[in-house]
Amino acid sequence: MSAFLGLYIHSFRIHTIAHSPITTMSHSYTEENYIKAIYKLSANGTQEVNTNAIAEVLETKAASVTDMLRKLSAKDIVNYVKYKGVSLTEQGERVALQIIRKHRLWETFLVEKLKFNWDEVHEVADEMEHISSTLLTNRLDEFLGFPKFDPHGDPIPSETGEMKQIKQRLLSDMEVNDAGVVVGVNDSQPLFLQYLDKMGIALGSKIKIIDKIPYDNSLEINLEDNKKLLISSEVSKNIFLSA
Amino acid sequence: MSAFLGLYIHSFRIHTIAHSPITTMSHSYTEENYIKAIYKLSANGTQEVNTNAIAEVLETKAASVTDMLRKLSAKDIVNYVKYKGVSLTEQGERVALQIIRKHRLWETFLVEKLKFNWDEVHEVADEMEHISSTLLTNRLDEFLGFPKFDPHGDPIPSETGEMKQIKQRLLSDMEVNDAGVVVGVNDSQPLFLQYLDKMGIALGSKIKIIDKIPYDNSLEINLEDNKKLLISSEVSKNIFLSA
DNA sequence: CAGTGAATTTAGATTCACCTAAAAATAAAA
DNA sequence: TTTTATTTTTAGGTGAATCTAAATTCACTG
Repeated sequence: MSAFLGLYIHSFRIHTIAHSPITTMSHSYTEENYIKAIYKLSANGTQEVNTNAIAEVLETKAASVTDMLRKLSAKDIVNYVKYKGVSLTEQGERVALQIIRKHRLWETFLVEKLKFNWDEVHEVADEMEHISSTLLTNRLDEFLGFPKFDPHGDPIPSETGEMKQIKQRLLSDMEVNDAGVVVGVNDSQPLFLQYLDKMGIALGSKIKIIDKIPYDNSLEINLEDNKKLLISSEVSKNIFLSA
Repeated sequence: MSAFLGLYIHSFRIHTIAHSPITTMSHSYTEENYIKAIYKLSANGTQEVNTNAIAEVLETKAASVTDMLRKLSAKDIVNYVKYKGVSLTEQGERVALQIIRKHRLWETFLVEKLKFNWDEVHEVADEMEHISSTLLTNRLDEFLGFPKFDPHGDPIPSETGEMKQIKQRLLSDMEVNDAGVVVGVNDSQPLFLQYLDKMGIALGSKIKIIDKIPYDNSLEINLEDNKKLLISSEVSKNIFLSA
């Protein structure tokens, strides 16, 4: 209100600067899930995200997605052009990063403090990520010692949305005699993580590629204790090693 | 199942035994809030809870409450007779105790681990109490060392719904020269708790009644360091001392 | 015990997130 | 470039939780 005054008193001009709105709008549980889904789908591949893809990950129908995209568009969370797909706006991306921050901090809490296994945390964190208090989020972050990566090796966004990005490459992209340390997984489904547990592969495991079978692209690898393992192509596409 | 076989096998009768359902039905966020509200309202005063009271604590309208009571009645969570009020069924009480268990464990976590003040935890815990995982709840309980009381002195129900009940009486019911230790508060509103903070009254504080002013029932008390305080009747009705 | 006032319930709408089925737009193939 | 297939959107409707306004029941008081 009073900010406009200055506009007309030319020597006492007060400049109203356009800034990101302080009114951090809150979003419904459902909206947050859509925002997260769109973020994740646009993370790999920078193009627009299409309706069916969102419907699939959220286990809903395309028509429902269209409804929500209209709504999120009106709230300036997504850039939405009919039939052309969506992308997050800057504001939308900020919101997404906060949700992911909470998700990954809670996952870290569950594993580090409550002794959950890394395959047990995803579902629970999917609920916890919607707890709204930012004081809580920041205190949790502090309590955990400001971790930079979650139990699956995924980076945890800071309060301002920044993430440590580490150089990593897929095990499937490596050559014979290459070696590295497991720093992340590309799939957090319980069945995959349980398989890794059984094989003795965890974050921090040292791996060396012994042989590559051209027929099916499976790999023969060595773990630190010289344990030899055969890894299918499918599996090797979901393990990140330090570059 | 198989244990029952022998009982009826000789006549070939298969007897369906009514037992508490193993299918622990899940309840919506909203339903849980109603269940908690009814529990709290029936805790003080064992009579039936009336519609308007529920509407008031949930900040909703009586008509909405009626709708929900019908629904909860159909689910056998409440005993509801039109125009006569409600009470929780046994099953409803079990559900209520699990919600309260989660609420109080989270409050304890926030204060003990995340350095929240006791006046900051209620609202956050109101969100966290709806996280469904019982594994989480039990691991949290363990992590906190199986606490029996929350930061306001309220008892935390065990996994089976049992609570330690300690003998306590209201400060307002005590006489001159009586003394005791603060073991709980009857009101967890931030403003009240902040007032206690300012006065230096916390759980564990030793209090002795020095004088009682008949005119307004206010009290003159001594804290452990011989600090004298004047406490209004209103305030003294919300502080529990060990009996 | 009838009559009034308060509490409660019903009736009818609204909003959110979802659905199915049909129409429209886009993309791929002939 | 038509035709066909796929994707996406519209249209219309459902259930959950809410609301307002009107009707009903209860409880008290004269």
